[in-house]
Amino acid sequence: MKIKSTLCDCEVIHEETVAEVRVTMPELEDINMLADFFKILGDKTRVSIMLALDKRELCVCDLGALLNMTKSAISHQLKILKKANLVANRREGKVIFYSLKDQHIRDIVSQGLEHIGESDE
Amino acid sequence: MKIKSTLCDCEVIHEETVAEVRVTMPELEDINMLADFFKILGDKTRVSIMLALDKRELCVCDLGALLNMTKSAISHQLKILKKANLVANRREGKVIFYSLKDQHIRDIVSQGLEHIGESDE
DNA sequence: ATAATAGTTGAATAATTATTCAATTGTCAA
DNA sequence: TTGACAATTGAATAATTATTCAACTATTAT
Repeated sequence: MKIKSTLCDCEVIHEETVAEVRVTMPELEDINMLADFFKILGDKTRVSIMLALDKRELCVCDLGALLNMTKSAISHQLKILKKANLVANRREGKVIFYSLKDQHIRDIVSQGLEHIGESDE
Repeated sequence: MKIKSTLCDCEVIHEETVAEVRVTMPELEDINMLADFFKILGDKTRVSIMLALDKRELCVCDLGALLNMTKSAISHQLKILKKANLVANRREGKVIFYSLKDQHIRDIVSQGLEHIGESDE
């Protein structure tokens, strides 16, 4: 008896292959986390912030000047990055400095840069 | 004389730092490509497809069964992945098999998985 | 030819989201 | 305590986009 998928409007062609791949797939929750993680880097403002903070810690105002955006826009994105645990901040008087929290990110971002560098050719 | 950013509603606080970081930033076009690249992985359907194809080449129908989605939905996302040069396909009769195009992606995705694995704790 | 199945496509819908704007908070100096 | 400035916030707007639906193409077998 063929396994029939609820939504896919076809009989499963390569049952065994599908079954084999299925067991290797990460948990659904992990897949969602993975997608959410990439989604955060999938915005030019946020990835710019990450690239900038990769060099130095910067305050909101500096980031605004660097990216030519309002403090508000930057702040909104920083909040998202903070919630995702990608940046940390510290206050020094009126100024709040942001920095990268996870060294891991550097590698992922630079690998991403390598990738687009390759597909440039 | 202070550099005044057009949009950032403040004097630039740490001029020199901003200037230093600015020269290390990638080209704007590259940043956009980088963001677009991550954006593609930043969707649970697409990243699932990538994870699945990382194991084996699969046809549209198989992917639909695996992810419990319609062929149409899968096909739309495959088109995006193909346009981004992340997957290749070959026809065999009525069936079209998709596979990962770039080995590079494996590393990036698995590093992403490591990352979310760490922040789980 | 015709039917059946795999896959694609375009338009429509619904949901998500980045930026703007105005108002507010927090800190420091006068 | 008042003014100035860094930063945050919430609501509104505008743009993007994932999925659905229906119609279509391509290939094979009868």
